[in-house]
Parts: sequence; C-alpha cells; structure tokens
Amino acid sequence: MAKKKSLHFINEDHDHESCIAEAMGKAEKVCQQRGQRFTALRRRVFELVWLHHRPIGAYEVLELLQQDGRAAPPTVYRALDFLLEIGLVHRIASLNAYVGCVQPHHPHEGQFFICESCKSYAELDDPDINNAIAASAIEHGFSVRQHTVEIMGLCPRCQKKEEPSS
Amino acid sequence: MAKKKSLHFINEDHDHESCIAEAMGKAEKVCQQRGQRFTALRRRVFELVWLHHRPIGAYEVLELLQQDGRAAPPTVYRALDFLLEIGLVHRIASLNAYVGCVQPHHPHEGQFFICESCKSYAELDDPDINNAIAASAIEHGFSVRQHTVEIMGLCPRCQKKEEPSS
DNA sequence: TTCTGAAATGTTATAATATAACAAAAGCAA
DNA sequence: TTGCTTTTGTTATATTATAACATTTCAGAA
Repeated sequence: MAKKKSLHFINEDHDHESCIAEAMGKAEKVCQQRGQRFTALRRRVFELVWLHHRPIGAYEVLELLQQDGRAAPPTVYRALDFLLEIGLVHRIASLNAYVGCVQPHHPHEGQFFICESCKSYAELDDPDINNAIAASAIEHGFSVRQHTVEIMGLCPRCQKKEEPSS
Repeated sequence: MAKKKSLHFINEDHDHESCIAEAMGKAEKVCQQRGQRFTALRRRVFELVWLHHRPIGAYEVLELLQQDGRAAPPTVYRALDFLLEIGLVHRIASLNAYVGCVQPHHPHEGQFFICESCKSYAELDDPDINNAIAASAIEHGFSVRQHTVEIMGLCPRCQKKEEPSS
C-alpha cells in the first residue's frame, strides 16, 4: 500500500533554492536512467516551470525563454512534450498549463489540488482515489490508460483570507 | 448513499431516437424550473451535441450549425456556455470537447470514461470516487469548488477488438 | 396593442493555444 | 572526417476561444 504524501502548497516558508536544486538533481538522474539527453534548452524550460511554482502556460514559458534570446512556440512545446513524456512535468488540462512533477522517479499520474485564489497547487498520488478509480473501471470492464484528476477550490491559507471574521 | 449508475457506452443496440427525445424532455424541464429560455438555437446546439453522442468540439458543432445557415464561433460558444451553466452538457477538458449530460436534473460533476479507440464515453457519478476526493480534500484542508475526472482508455467492446485471439 | 428594457443573437475582429513542415545545427559513432 | 540521428530553429498556419459592439427578439409594463 502506497504511503500518502501530505499536500504541499507553496507559501512564504518555502525554500525555493533547495527545492529547485533537488528537482534538477532528480531530473538529471531520470534522464540518465532513461538514456535521454537533458539538453540546455530542456534544462532551462524545466527550471522555468519549477521557478514559477504554479501552473504555467506554454506561452508564459516562451516569454521567459525569450529573455535569454530568440525562441518560438515549437521550441517550448517540444521541450514540454519531452518533459511530459519522461514524467518530469505534468499538464493541467483544465488550465492548459504545466507544473513540475514532485516525484519523477516513479511513474504515476497523480491528482492535483489547485487554489483558484493564489494559484498555488499541490500534487498527490492518493491511493484511495487511485483505488476508487481502478475499482470503478474494473467494475465496468473499462481498461484505463491514463487519468486526469484536477480539483479546483481554495487552499487552507486562502480560505482563511476569504473569511477573516467569525 | 447515492446509488451507482452503471456505465453506458454507446453501441449498435443504442436507441438513438428515444435517447435524444428523453434528453430533450429533461432539458426542457430543467430550463423551465430554472426560469431559463430554451431557445431554438440552444435547443439545436443541445440536439447536435446529443446526436453526435461522443465528445464533440465547438467547431464541429459550428460546422453542423452552419448547415442550417450562417453562424459564427461566438454563437456556438454562447450556447454551449449556457448549457454548461445549467448542467445540460459537460466539458471534457482534456479533449476540448463537450458531451450531453445524462442526468441534468440533479447537480453533479461526475466522472468520465472515454474510449480512445471508438471515442464513445460514459458518464458516472461514482460515490466511491466522490468520497475519496472529498476525504482527501478534508484531510488536507482544501475546499473543493469543482473537480475534473477524465479517465482515458478502452471500453469493453474495443478491448475485445484489439485482442481477437487468446 | 404598443412600447420598453433585458436577454439573446449576429457580426467582425482578434486573442490564446498548439502543430505542421522543412531547414540548420549539434552530438555521437564508425 | 563522415555519415546518421537527434535536437533545435524558423516560418507559417491550424485550432480553440473571447472581446466588442450592432441588431434582433421577447416578455412584461403601460
């Protein structure tokens, strides 16, 4: 039985530096294991997604990339597709946006809690949700290849902000 | 405890006529209850979505609409937005497409099983999945407004087709 | 019944997201 | 080096969605 990971919405306590360094390290390793090249461009796009630390659109990444020099949409989409392919980022379909993956070492699809107020998000791989989906699929004879679970609402911090009284 | 609905992928046994008639009837009622106008345009768009009986893109709806006469994108998007608003259709975020809602009378968000081979789909409102998501949210102090659950894979029928031997 | 204001639809233009197609460059292996 | 594969650059365009404003329709008030 997989262990539950606790949610981690970004906030002011977050140690950005070490977080990104850690992600980079993992990414490096994943690419090596897979025999894939973690080129300067891919590394940079991965870094930009992580630096943003919220779901980021492809064209936002593009704008950031363009601060380094010329770049066009396919450049970004190709890098993102590569990162998606090997599980270093996830795509949030309901936002047309991308997020860094917190545990690229093991394959998973996960679930996402996304705060509509501060735009922070948290990635889970909740066994209960996974099991409920798997059970439902089995029950109905459906063979699952991939699932998308995106939960929109308010993170704990923003709930407090929205009702400061009472 | 909500009752489980059994999955209903479309197939050759499907009675299209009565299915659409029923959907129309429900839609009519829902609009009436809500004091909303089920105009000819909205009715037609709703019908086109149901006739297709698979997830259908806005521009596909547009093309169909144009067989009746001139129409432009905002016309379709406005009708779809209206139908979404009152729960007569759902949007499948991972496909940028729309489907008719099977139970518009009670509010729900549901889950979708989508066959990547034949493009049929089935809508559920599985209490176990709902509960797992709700429990996870509570556990982490997240306040849910809306959730998206889209499960891609193969329907029972298409699984059989893909491995005719053994 | 006509008038009026709100809701719905029409129309044109454009924004936002994503990919096709082909050319050039970079990296690797013989 | 040479030749091959992978990656990136570049231009053009496809696909999805909305903004802004004009016109029409319709229910209810006068």
